[in-house]
Amino acid sequence: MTWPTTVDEAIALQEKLRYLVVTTTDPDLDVRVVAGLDVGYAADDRLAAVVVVLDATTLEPLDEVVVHGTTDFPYVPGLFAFREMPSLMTALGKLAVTPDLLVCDGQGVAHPRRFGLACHLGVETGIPSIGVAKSPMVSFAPPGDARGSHTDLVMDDDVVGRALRTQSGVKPVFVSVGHKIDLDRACAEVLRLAPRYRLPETTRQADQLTRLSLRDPTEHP
DNA sequence: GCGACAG
DNA sequence: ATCTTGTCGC
Repeated sequence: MTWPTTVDEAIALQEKLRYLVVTTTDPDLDVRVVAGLDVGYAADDRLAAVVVVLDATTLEPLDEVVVHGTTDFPYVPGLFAFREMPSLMTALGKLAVTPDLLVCDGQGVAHPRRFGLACHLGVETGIPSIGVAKSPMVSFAPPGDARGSHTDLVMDDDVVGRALRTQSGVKPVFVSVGHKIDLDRACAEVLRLAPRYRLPETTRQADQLTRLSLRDPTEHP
């Protein structure tokens, strides 16, 4: 199947690929190198796709890639992966190191068709992936105020993710499995990556670089 | 049927 | 997503 151009084609591809998603963790999975992915948009149709790679233990930066491009696919809730996938895949291809885990800005299986951006990136790359979204696509009960507290995100009687409190006193983030990992492990990794702020360090740094590269195009051609 | 709907 | 600095509060 070629890359979708229309809404119908995009939905068909999600329905087809969703069956490839694996929601269990390889017993040998050792997350030492993590990647954070994000895309920022300028006032026009320009975008900057960023992948930052961090040491999972020290959170020190190991590598970063910026890809400048444009968008063809319109923003449609449930299909926004089709706006960002091409540029993000290009960026991933330019990494000097292969990450053990992809931390994506958006949903994994906590998605209307159980195939959000994190699933798509995971299935396409074969790398374990998780989705960390700033807002949910399903209703949720507020978790307790303590860091680490969480409640289930439920769709059609299935637990598809969690509302996870990464810091007391701040809104929770919405974690779901992308590919080749389980929900418990996904949440544990998010907590490890967010020792100080609401969002994982991967997402924060990728988002920051996104703005910088759009503000000063000369710094990252 | 209508509204809501990751970024 | 983006428009946007300083400021109030824990």
